[in-house]
Order: sequence, then C-alpha cells, then structure tokens
Amino acid sequence: MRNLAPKYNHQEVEAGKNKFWYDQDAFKADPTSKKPAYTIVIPPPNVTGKLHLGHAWDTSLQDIIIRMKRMQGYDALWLPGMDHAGIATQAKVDARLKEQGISRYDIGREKFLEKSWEWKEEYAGVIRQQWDKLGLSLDYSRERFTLDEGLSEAVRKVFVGLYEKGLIYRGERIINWDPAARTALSDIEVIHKEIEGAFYHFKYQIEGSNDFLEVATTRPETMFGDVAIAVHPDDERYTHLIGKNVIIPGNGVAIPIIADDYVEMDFGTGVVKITPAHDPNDFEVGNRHNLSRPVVMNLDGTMNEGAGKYNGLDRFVARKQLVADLQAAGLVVKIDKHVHSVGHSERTDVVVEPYLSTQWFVKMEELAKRSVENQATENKVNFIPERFENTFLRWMENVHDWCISRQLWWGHQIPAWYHKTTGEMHVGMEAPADLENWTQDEDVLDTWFSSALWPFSTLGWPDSGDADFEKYFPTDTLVTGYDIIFFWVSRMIFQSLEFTEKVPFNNVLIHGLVRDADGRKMSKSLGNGVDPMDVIEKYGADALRYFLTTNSAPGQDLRYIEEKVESTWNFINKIWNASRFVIMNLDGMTVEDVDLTGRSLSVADAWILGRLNETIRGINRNTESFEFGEVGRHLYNFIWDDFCSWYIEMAKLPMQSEDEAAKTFTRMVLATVLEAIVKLLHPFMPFVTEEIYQMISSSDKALAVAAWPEANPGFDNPKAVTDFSLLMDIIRSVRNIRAEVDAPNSKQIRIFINAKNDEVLDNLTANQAYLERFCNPSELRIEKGLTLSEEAMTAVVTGADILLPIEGLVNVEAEIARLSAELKKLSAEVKRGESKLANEKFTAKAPAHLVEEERAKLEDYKEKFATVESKLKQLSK
RNA sequence: GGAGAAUUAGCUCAGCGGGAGAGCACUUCCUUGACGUGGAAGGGGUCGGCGGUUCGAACCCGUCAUUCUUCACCA
Repeated sequence: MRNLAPKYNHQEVEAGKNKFWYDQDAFKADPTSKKPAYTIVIPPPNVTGKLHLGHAWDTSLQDIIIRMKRMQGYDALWLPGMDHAGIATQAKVDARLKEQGISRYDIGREKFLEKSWEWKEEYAGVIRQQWDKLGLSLDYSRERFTLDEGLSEAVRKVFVGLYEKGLIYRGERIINWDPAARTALSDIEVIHKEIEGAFYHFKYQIEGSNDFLEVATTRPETMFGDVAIAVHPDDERYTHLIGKNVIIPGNGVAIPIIADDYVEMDFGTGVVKITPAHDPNDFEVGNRHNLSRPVVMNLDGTMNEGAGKYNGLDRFVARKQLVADLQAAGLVVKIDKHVHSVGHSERTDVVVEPYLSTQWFVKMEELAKRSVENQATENKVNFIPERFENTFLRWMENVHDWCISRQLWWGHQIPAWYHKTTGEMHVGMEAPADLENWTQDEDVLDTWFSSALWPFSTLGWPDSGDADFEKYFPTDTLVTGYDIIFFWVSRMIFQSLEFTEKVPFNNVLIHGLVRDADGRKMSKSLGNGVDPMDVIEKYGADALRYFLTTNSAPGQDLRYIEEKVESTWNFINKIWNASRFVIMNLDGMTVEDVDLTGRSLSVADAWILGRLNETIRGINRNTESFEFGEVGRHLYNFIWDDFCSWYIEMAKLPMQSEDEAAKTFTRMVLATVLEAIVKLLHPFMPFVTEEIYQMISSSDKALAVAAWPEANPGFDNPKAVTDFSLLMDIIRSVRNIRAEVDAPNSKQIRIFINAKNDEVLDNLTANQAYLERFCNPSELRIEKGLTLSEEAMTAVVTGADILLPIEGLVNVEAEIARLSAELKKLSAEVKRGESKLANEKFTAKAPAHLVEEERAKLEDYKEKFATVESKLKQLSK
C-alpha cells in the first residue's frame, strides 16, 4: 500500500487497467457457468472512421449496465463488433483511391474489395483502441464483423428464407436513385428538405386545335418521359377532352389525355403529366392504364437519348435550357416560386431521382403486422422511454416495401444467379453446380439487411444448438439513439420474430443526440465536433463517462459542455482525496479485515451507515428503470455531502484520539463506506475506482468482478438519523451566527444550548465532543431549562435553543433585524401548517402519517416561534 | 398536414402528485495536516399563459403560445 498523490492524475490512473482486467479474463462470458445470463450486443460502429461523442455516450451507457450486472452476479456478455457500412465505406475507399488518381473501375471488383478489407482492418484497429480508452468491458473473444463468414451465412439464410416464403421479390419499380453514388436507396435513406424551387406551368397543345392544357410541374426535364396527361374523371372542365391527344412541348410528341381518380381537381390546374418511369404515383397511374414507361435519364443523372437534344446534359442543366427554350417558343404560361420538399441522399446529399429500375425488395406487410401484433403480447419489446414504442408502431403500420439491393461492391452479394442462356434465376444458399453457365447478381444487399440480424447472427445463428445462441439469446438490453429506430431497431425486431420466433432484445434503451454547447448537432460541415479522445486526454475517460451518462434524462438530447466535464473531474478529485484520507488512516487495514458485527457504533458511524443503506436502495431503484442521472445524483450527494463534508470530518475526532478501540471502529466504518462507494461508482468510473479498490483490498481480484454492495438492514437506525441531524443543525446554526457577526471559525466563543427534553439532553451530552470540535467554543454548556439572556445571539433548532453570548459584539439593531426575519419565516410556516390542518378535507382524506407529520411540524414551528418572539421582546425593551 | 418533445435560478439541466434542486456563474469569509481542482455561510425561481381534476399540482387532464424534432407521393 502506498500513499496517493494529493492530486488525481487521470492519465496515470487509467494506464494499464485494461491489461489488468484482460489478464483476469474479467469480461469473458462463459456459457457453461450456472450464473444467469445478461447480454448486450454493441450497436456495431461503421468501419468508416473514428468514434465520436455519440458513440462514447452510447457505449458508456452499455458499459454501466453490463458492469453492474456482472457485479450483481450475472454471466454478463457484452459482445463487440463492427459494421461494414456499404455505401459509406465504399465512398471512403473510393476517395482514397482517387487521391492516388485511381477509380474503382480501373482496378475492378476483386481488387477493390481487397482495398476495402485493408481499410476495414485499419479502422477496426482504431476503433478497438478507442474502446479501450473508454474502458469498455467488452468480450473480445466474441468480436464480430458483418462480413464475417458466419454472419454472411446468416444473411444468405435469411435472404433465401424470405425469398422462399415469397417475402422477397425482384421487380421493376420506382426507387430512390442516388446519381452520385449510382445506387438505389431505401425510403429512409432519403432526407426530405424544404427547398425553394419553382412550379413551371407549360402549354400542352391539344392535337388538331389551337387550344392547350396548362400543366404544372416541378421537374420539367421529365416531360420527355411523359406518356399521358391525366385529369379527374369528374372534372367538368376537361371531360370533353378525354381521349384526345396533347403535344409534349419539349419534343412535339403526341400523348393521350386520360382520366384517373388520382388527380386532385382543386390542386394546380387539375391537369397532371404522367411520367411513369420518373414518379412513383405516375408509375401507378401508368400501370392502371397500361402505359409505356420510357426512362429519360442515365444512371449518373444526365439525360439520355430520350431527351432529344438535351441528351448528355446533367438533369439540372437540361432543366434550365429546356425552360429557356420553351419560353422562347411561347410555351410557358408562368413560373411560380414554390417551396416543396425534395429528397436528398443521406450519404451524398445530392437530389435523389425517382427512377424506374429492377431491384430486390422485402415485402413488408406481413412482417410489419407480426411486429405490431407482438407488441400487444407479454413477449413485447420494452421501450425506454415508452413513447418510442409509438414511434416504432406508427412507422411499422405505414411502412412500404424495403428496397434492399444496392449497386455497390462492398457488401453481401445477393445469392441469386442467372442462367447465361436460359435466363432462369436461381436463389439459394449455394451457387448452382454448373457455375460456369451462371452469373451471380452483381448487386449487394443494403447494409441494414445484415445489421438487422446482428443480435442473433453474432451469437451463432443459424448453427442449431450453438451454446452462445442458446444461452445469450434473446439479448437483454439494446442501447441506441432515437435516430436509428427505423433503420435498425425495427428491422431487428421483425427479422428476429420471423427467424427465431423471439424478440431480439427484451429492453431497448433509447438515448438522444450529443449536441454542441449551443444546442446544434455536431457535424463535419459545422466543424463543431468534439473528439472523445481529446476529452479523455484532458479529463480522463472516467470524467467523460460520468458526464455523458448522468447529465440527461432518458430519451433527451445532451449538450456537450466542457465546464461540466471539468466539474466531473473535480468530483473525481474529491473522491480521490477522500480515499487518500481513508487510506492514510487505515494503517494497513484492508476491507477484508472489516467486521462490524456486534460493535457499538458512534452516532456518526450509525448515521453514515444508515445513509449508505438509503443510497444503495436508491441506486438500485433507479438502476432498474435505467435512470442513471438519478443514480449519479445519489452518488454525488452521498459522497460529497454526507461522506466528505460530514463523516470524514467527524471521523477525525476518534482518529486523532488515543483511543485505539475507537480508532479501529472508525477505520472499519471508513473502509466499509469507501468500499461501497467505489463499488457503486465502478460502472460509471471503472478506472479510478479500480485503482482505489486495489489499495484498500488485499485481494488480487479486480473490482470489476467484485460483488455489488447490498443494503444491510442492521445499519438502519432512525434514532441515529434524528440525533445526528440535531448535531448538524446546531453546527450549522452556530456557523451561521458566526458569519453574521463576522467571527471567524478560529475565534473562540461561548455556546449555551438549552435542551428541550431529556432525550435531547442525553444526545447532546453524549456527543459533546463533536460540538466542541466543530464549533470551537471556549465554553460549552448543555442544560435543560436555560433561560434566554439578552446578551446572547439566539438560534432555534428542533429540540433545542442555541445561545451565543458574545460580549460587546452583539449589535442589538442587527440582532433584532435578524430575528425578525427569522420570526417572519416561522410565522409563515405556522400559518401554512394551521391552515392545512384546519382543512377538514385534508385531515379526512390525506394519508394519516402525513397528517401526523404536519401536526408535529406545526408544534415544532410554534415552539420555535414562541422562543424567537420572546427573545425579540427582550431585546426591544 | 400528421406525430412527438421541450418551456423550472443569469447559463446548462434534473425532479414529474405531499413543503422548489444540482453544476457553473454571483456575494462574504477561511493558507485548521484528504482535497484552495478546496472549505464555510449566503443571494437568486409566482416551475411559459389560462382553465380543469384533486384535500393537495412544477408534476395529471384540456387549451393557447413559443422553440425544436420527426414522418408524409400533393403534380
């Protein structure tokens, strides 16, 4: 055992702790153990780069839960892993190649994948290092990656399974096309933004007449794909025109006027151009009327030969030129400014093009229905906070089919093969035997398709009888942000129900986003991001973790405010120094030597142990409901106020005495409380608590695997609480008066205490030593029936009056003012209590114990009031 | 247009049916041997407005206001 430095040094404390834990296999789960399982799978970070503060928050919460469960005797498994993140990673590798002046098409698919794996290895290393820095208790022996063989097998199994059930199909639909990434996207990868665009009104001339129909559109360049003009069947303005043709102004092509319910008569001119290949609604209309579906754009967002002279131009350039040309031709009625919502790619931020294309889809109706229905059963997923369950349900009820094919290379290639000559399709776990006659589908699956399987694919599924899967699935709690409920949480739920017949996790704890000090989202473009590693460097992982996990309520966003991390550091420094005091006084005693059974404790000992009980109970209660902010508050108050400000100060008395027995008792209490503190704090601050624990324990075992503290009913002691509270009240009153008369604590004063009854007298007499130490009197008198003296300053506490005779010091005017203020407060209290008790409804309906408390309080206030009043009378004479 | 969240001390936020809390900031005092990254004592809030339920409301319900999220195929 060594002495601690007077200043907490987070870098020194945190160094080497991970190795200490790993050497003991502290975080390794064991399916053969008899302990009940508690499982968390990490939301796999993308291998695109470094972790940000949001990850730090998310993983800290999980670490808190898993460390608590581990200490509480569970076989705790926290499974780490990472996500290949198709589009995002491919974009990164593309960018890296571009720096070398290479395009992925130059090197081909195979070589590109090699480069991608290199990238993955590199960033996986970075991420593991960051996890270590954060102090996460992950079981690395079970680390997984979404492109691992086992997980890929799960992906194929699910794909083939859904296909065989008819829940996956391939078809030509309007999808969201990202012309920059040149891939299809799912609906939720499209971000709608309000954009000020224009509403272009064009003249579509009626064939064989000089009349025209006015057609409005926000995307003029798609007119080359128009195959009809639609009006509402009941719209009397146009019924006579149905069946006639109009001329597309851009190219002079004639198209029919059709009637369809889809058109709203009241909107715009009541005439809609129908472009089936470039608009989802038009696609439906086209299907109903058997219309053709010409595509007029290339995959990169330029116009194709269908656009005539605009062939090869970028869609927006083409739009501009087309409008100018039509204006010159007198075919534009007007151009209105128009604010409308435009879809942008989540990844590339370019405007997404609704585009006709052959893709793979997951049919959502049945899957969604099953998930929704399951939430009405006992087997439901428990959302915390609850309101997110509605978010989930509402989305599930309105979900469209999920486009899962992506025109990328980095990902799970779709297990479908096409026969080179017959065109026949084969979907299966394995390639067809005569592979040379087949070509595999070039596309890969949406990254979220594999992420959706994460809770079971990582645990060995679909291997039947896998020990991990048997023991650890369903997992217990998933922790993630509200921003990926749709992307991930919902998909895990329906895939899990479909393939394992179970929910993937019993609880899902949803947290918010980390924002900057001004409440803005952290983003690269704003440059307001904070690197968690920088914070750890400056304040330590313990401070960062505690800040992140105790400074918001569940589901709320969190602002990153450096001063708060700093104040957390101060808190740790406080803990450090309290520990320093304890260790210096233990004189070689360790927590294993403590035996408090049968000891007679001082009032301070009894009080702090009682407070410890309350703290443990409070923590356990709030932990159940994942209210870590409240847990933090229990810890903070207990440690800083009760333990440091009061108990340690009290403990100095016996520790500085010659009474060896008293010293031993005090050491034991100090050790008991400190041990409990580091245990309770450990999930939040694993590093510093491990450091301290190793200094007060003779065992080599890590605190990380020590047993969680339990409240000891033998330490519940209401009388000690009352007695000690009186001492605290007296001490505070004396300090207060000293401050009033500007008498520094070192200055000795006389203190007379008038005990109101024998019980108080006994208590105070027995604990005189504390009063002497804290109040530093030149004379201390504790008596029953002391009378008020004019020369003394007066304070009243429950059960006693305090008189401080300060010769020549008392400014009568000031004292009258002080006591008058006090009297006013007391009078208000008396009034409040009286009116409450005068209310018969209150006394009749409120719980009896509350009425009783109210009565007792009223008596107490009345007594105090009388004392102060009579003192005031004396002074005013 | 639908749904949700927020509105509490100067700032950032807890609390969510029985007498308003924390951190930072502010005032005064303190170089006492765990800690001046500290200690002691303070000041500061009609808990957004208005109704309602209740013996009792910051907390539950309704409504309005402001701010912020989300979802949605209105051409």
